[in-house]
Amino acid sequence: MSHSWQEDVQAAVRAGGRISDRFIVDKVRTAVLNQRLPPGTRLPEVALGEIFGVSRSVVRKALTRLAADHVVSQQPNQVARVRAPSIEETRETFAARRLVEGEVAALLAGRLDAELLATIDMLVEKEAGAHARGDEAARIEHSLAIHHLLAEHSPNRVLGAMLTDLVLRTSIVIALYKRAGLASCYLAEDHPALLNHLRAGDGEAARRCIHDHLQALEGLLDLSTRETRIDLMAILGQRESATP
Amino acid sequence: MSHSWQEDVQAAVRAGGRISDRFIVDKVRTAVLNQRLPPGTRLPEVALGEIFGVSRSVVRKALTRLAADHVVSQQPNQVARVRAPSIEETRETFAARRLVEGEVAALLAGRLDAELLATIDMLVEKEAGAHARGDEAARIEHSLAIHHLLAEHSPNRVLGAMLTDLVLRTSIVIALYKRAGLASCYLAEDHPALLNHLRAGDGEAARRCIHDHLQALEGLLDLSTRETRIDLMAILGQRESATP
DNA sequence: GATGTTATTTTTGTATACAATAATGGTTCG
DNA sequence: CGAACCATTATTGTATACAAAAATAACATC
Repeated sequence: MSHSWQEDVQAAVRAGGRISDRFIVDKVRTAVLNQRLPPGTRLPEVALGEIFGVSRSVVRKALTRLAADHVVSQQPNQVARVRAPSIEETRETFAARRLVEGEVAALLAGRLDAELLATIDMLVEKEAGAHARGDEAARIEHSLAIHHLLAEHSPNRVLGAMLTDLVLRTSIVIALYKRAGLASCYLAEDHPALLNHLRAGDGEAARRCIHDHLQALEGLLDLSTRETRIDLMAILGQRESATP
Repeated sequence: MSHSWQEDVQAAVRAGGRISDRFIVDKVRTAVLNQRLPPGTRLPEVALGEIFGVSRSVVRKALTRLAADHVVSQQPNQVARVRAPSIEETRETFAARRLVEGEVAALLAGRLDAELLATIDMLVEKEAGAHARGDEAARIEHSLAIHHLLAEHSPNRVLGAMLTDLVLRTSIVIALYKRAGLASCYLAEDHPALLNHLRAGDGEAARRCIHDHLQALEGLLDLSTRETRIDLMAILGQRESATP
């Protein structure tokens, strides 16, 4: 297993930046998002502490926060692990995000100032550009930035905070359950259309747009056979029939 | 300042129950709900540790959890305090709960098994009885139990967890902003009506019922003059004009 | 060879010690 | 009398030590 992320971190530590729990949370979160830390990965406190050059106290705080963000699972007397959301939870997370982000978009329609509108416009273009040149990492970053902006500027900040959480969780499961052959989860027309509705001030259209966008995104995932694949029966059957 | 809740806790400790962070979280949460710990109350780690007979480590974990539940506020290098949600946040919390609980109720309609339906029925009756005999504490407990049951049995568990959080937060602000003269926030017809819609399987009616119920509940609060009351200008002006 | 048991190691839970920071109070100077 | 400054205290941040629990490995037994 390559441990490139560990090298990254150690380089950052050597560079002199003060390490705090927030730093660790960020690093682990992005590593999970990029699937450099696959689900189930053990995250022992001492190991993380040595990597980041801090003691267990701050690692523990970071892990607690990551657990609150649903990125890792923490059970008493057991090592923390990268969470592996089930397909059921994935569907439920998408449904929750449809509800919340739809409402946020509806509230936001017609209320955006020109500056924010321009920023989103820029991000939409950047996303399209990144997709055009095949830079999937950049495309995801820009797409995330768009939805993050919506969450941050939600007139209802309680809903905004919930949306921030849901965007992260859906991003993780998208990385997890992306259909094998699929190069990208880019839906070309959705973000520009949303922007138009927001600009025009049509809240219900914006809500519908978000709803359909997320529905389409969920449709791009492979949520059919995961449970069967993990099912022991299938593995047992395979062992007897295949492997010459 | 009376410290009756401290005595309660110390009695529980002497009784022999093992103290853990969960215990502290529960105690502080209910104390905040009952307004025995008013907003802004300082919660120093050592003091809590001595009260519960544990060290700062476990107190810290409890405080972190309470902060994640939006019960206390934790800022770096500063003592944790009981949170005082603003009227703006109160409105936003209610709006969020209307959205989420409405959806949960709609999802739940027609899907409840007979046992759960009977339990809710019993709670509705108990709530009415408690109100009739003027036992407000019991009435709140039963009312909370109803909404808690909805959250726990939400077909979408992600939404269910969000609802649990929102029910707690609205309960806190209800205690905080309850109109002075008001003895109770009981709306006699709402819970029975909801139960009927759930039993009949009419999701949209259940959603509307929840929506109106929460709207009415918010209407019972005094969300008008808080900010003006705390406003220094008013106090300054009063000092010059009044006080003979 | 499989299985159940015990020893060892790993890992977390808790308490405590020290350092760093914020809050407090007193003192001096204008 | 008030304001700025400094010393003191209170409180949190971090590291470490030891205890408890879980995971792992070794081993004996059948």
